[in-house]
Parts: sequence; C-alpha cells; structure tokens
Amino acid sequence: MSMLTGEVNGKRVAMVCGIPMDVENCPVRDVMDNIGGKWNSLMILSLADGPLRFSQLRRLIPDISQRMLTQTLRDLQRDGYIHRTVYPTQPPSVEYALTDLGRSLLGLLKHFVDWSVENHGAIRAAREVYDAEA
Amino acid sequence: MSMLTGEVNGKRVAMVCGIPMDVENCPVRDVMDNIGGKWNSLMILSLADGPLRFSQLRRLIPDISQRMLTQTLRDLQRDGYIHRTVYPTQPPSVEYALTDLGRSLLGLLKHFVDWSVENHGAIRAAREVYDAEA
DNA sequence: AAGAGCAAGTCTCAAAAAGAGACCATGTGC
DNA sequence: GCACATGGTCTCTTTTTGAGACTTGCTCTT
Repeated sequence: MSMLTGEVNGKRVAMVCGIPMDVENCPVRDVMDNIGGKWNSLMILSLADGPLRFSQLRRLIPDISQRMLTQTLRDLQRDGYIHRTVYPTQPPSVEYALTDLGRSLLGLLKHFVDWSVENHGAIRAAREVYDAEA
Repeated sequence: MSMLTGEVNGKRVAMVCGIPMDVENCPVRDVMDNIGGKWNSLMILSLADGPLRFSQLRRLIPDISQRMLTQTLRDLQRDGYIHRTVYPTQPPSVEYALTDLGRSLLGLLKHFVDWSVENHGAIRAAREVYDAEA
C-alpha cells in the first residue's frame, strides 16, 4: 500500500496502491459508490442463501422503505450483482438472485461480517471513551 | 452463510451467519453505518502510509468539503479507527493517524481495493447492458 | 507597513438523498 | 363484499450532504 502523487490526463492526483484516487478515474470509488450505500451490502448478504422475492426481502429487512428497496435492487441489478426474474404467475412474482459477480462480492462481505463481529466490542468501547471525554 | 429467523429479546428477526440482522442488535450494521459512509473508508486508505494533517488530507481528496472532512475524521476517531494529535506549534498543527484497529480494518479494505480493480470491467460492462436495454 | 496566505476548523444556506406512507391494478380466500 | 397479497410508483417531509464565506493568530512577501 504505497501512496504518492501521480499524473493522470495531465492532472496531479493522489495514488493509493498504484490506483488513481481521482474522482473520475478511481475504480475503487466507482465500485464503492454502489455497494457502499446504506442498504446495498445488506441486500447482498440477505440473498446469500438463495433467491428471494420483493416482499420476502421487505419482511427480512423491516426497516427499509419500499422506495429504497426498489431503488437498491435496481442499483445492484444495474451493476450486475443480482438478477431479476419475473414469473408470469397470478399475481406475477419477481425473484431476485445473486449473479456470479454478486457471489464473488459476497465472499468479501463475509470477511467483513466476521471482522465486524470480532471488533464490535473494541469499537463500542472506543465510542464510550470518546463520548465520555467530549 | 446460513439465514433463518431467530428470536432476540422476544422479537423475531432475520439471522445471517448466526448474527441478528435486527436494527438495534446487529454488529455488522453498527460497524457498517460508520465505515460504509461515503468518505470514511477512503479516509482510512489515505492514512495507510502514515499520519497526515488536516490540510494534507484536504489536498489529497480534493472533492471533499471541509465540513465533511471534519465530520468524517470525528466519526472515525469516535469509533477508534484513527487518533488525533494536536502539536502546539505556531500555528498548531493536527495530525491524524491510524490506530491498531484502523490498520486492522485497512487489511480488509486492501482486499476490497484489489477486488474492485479486478471486477471493475465486469461491473462497467453490466452497467452498459442495463442502460442499453432500459 | 499593507496585503496575502496558511493553519484547522465552524457557520449558514442550498441541493440532494432517504424515509413515511398513500395509491395502483389484479387476483385470491373467507 | 371485505381484507389481504403481489410488486411496485408517487408525493411529501425530514435528514444528509455540499458549497462556500468567515474566524484567529501568525508568517511571508512586497
């Protein structure tokens, strides 16, 4: 992980790991802008065990609004993490499933889940110290 | 990664990996709420090589407002990822450095950076397909 | 000596994003 | 006939974020 200042399109920009952290040229930002959203990674985790329908997701994540559920699913579909299938039943049901890309990302997210559980205590402790002295 | 419905404090909640995905009781959400923010993980990556001062960070990430820079640093400090040191120089300078916890998270973020670079092409491709048919 | 610039922020106001909840068409069970 | 389910959209309000001026004290330039 080395950082230096590099040149992209004649502009000086910060480099992290040899990747331009520039606003337009940074793949990390481009990816993060989607999956870093409030609901996006939770959605991918929720689909880990298999496809779910719209209303199943809504029940699984009770504190998401329908509006944000729709939008999150669209965003994830657009970037290729999930696939949307409509079954012509009565009433029509819609199923959301992880793609290969989505499962690949899920592998990363699992590590993140483990890390969160391991370090949750330390974070809560740090928070209390900070709040006490402020 | 198994998901089922479990019981926490008498309430039925979704479980992912044996972790309650409930709003109040989920360590993953608690951690993610901070580092999932727009600037937070970028900030930790920026401090990877060593401590930086406020204005150095501002120059490194030109598209962050001072207001959000201050707030992001405070949030990260509160959760124990970074440490803030004031040097009584003239004018006083303030240095931000990763803590052990911050470096631990950095390890995860590096994997994320690698994944982003590897899969950026696939994501852009998926995006174009989606935009074309919509 | 006057003016500019930097340090690390705070403050205010405007714009964007998110949340709450009504509404839609269609069909089933009671 | 009534309530409920399906997968959403629409509008309204609240919360977040962004843009940019302002601060205090010191140094550097002219």
